[in-house]
Amino acid sequence: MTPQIVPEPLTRSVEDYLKAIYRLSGGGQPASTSDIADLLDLSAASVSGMVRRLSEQGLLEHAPYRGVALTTEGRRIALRMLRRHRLLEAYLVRFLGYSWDTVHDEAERLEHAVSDVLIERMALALGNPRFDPHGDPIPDSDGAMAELVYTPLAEIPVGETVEIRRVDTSQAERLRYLGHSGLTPGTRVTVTERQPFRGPTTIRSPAGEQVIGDELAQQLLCERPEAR
Amino acid sequence: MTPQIVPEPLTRSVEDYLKAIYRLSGGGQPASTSDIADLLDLSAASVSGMVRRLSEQGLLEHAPYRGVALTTEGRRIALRMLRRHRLLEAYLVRFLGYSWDTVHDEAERLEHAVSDVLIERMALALGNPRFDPHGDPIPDSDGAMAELVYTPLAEIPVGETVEIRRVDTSQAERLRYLGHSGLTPGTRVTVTERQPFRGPTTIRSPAGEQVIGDELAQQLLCERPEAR
DNA sequence: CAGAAAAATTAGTCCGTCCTAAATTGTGAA
DNA sequence: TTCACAATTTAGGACGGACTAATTTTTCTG
Repeated sequence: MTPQIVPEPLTRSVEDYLKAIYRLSGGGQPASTSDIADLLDLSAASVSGMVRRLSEQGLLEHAPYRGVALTTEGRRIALRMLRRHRLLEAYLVRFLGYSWDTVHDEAERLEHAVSDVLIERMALALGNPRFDPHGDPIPDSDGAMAELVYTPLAEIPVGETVEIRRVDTSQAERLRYLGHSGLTPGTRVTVTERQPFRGPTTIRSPAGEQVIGDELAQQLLCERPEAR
Repeated sequence: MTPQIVPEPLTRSVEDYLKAIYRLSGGGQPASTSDIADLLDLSAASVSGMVRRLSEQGLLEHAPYRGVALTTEGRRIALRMLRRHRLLEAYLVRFLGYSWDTVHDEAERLEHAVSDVLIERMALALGNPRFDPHGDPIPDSDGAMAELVYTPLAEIPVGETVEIRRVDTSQAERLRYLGHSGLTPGTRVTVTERQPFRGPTTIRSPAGEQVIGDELAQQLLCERPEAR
């Protein structure tokens, strides 16, 4: 018998913590206990406890009272979950009649249950897509991911024409609204007007002219033709 | 607000117990603690404890030292899991390249994670099949199921020609062997010989002549033409 | 029908994950 | 620079679900 390194199976909770910390520490700075608690809807005390256990397991680094960051191993697992989640979303939308505003919750549960084999079969059936229905990049099986830099619609100057590439929300109502308004990845829009002080942006799209509040306009990530 | 009865979510464990008890009490007599423990690979003490909790919840009836039986509600849940499991198997084989010997484990994990919506979408994509790849009947969403009476190959008299309808094992090696031997649901075989005292059965099938041990022949469930 | 063996249950423990309440540490404003 | 408030951690506990060891009940056999 050759000694076999069996990676002890991760629990749902652990997977969710790592995903949350990955999201929160995207900008480089560590994730705070209370931000993690908010995102996962848990008490700060619970997060403190789990953080201690996960850092003992080598999945993250914890500077007490200062926040946490993923280790290489922790990030590997987080990216694996991200791949699963986004491929599941793509598969469910493409083959099983889900709309982009209802697919999140289903993927959220399935991502903990599918095997690597199944995920790769789904990827194959989809033709190894690089983006999910919201335009979020899908990490490849090594964890590499197209990290493209987009500009929020809220920051596009008046007069410019851009293409929506990614929608940065998982709230069903917002997605449904955007879908009905024809504002999905791939749509080309022109900024025709903007009110000052974080005011709304007016755009012209194939669906006509419409006004988008600042908060939503921050979540519509666009590619600027001249920025290429 | 109308008062809403929110069925508290069942855990994986509970779902597995109910499925196991359904299988074991199929023949009408109650399931024993040790049979449940064997099937789920748990200690008898653990099963005793869970059985107490489940009967307090009204999911099964427990006569101490005498075994357990499902209540109507317990059976409803067990059949719901069976529907999920079998539809998942059918879907994975049909659309995602699984073979009938590898599909069980994947379905076993997914059945706890999929939503009712997803299951019904899969059923639709499959054309609402009544049987899974092993020939096991799929309960409909009300829990009704085609319970056909088949005869084990081991009990088919010499000379008779029958059609394999269902293969009653989930062991991957057996399924793989049967698949390679061309003995899958829908295959027509003729019994040409049988050794006494639970001896092997010799059959002729489209794949040629072969000898099947008694244990396996008990698991190959056949339809006898004249029994219709 | 008694005693041994088998089956089932109870007692006591552990682990993972959550909680609330209390204590500690960090931070910004007077 | 101090002090109050916010953020975080620690303390202590609950619960679900598993375990082993000990006990009780049933069943089988001589």
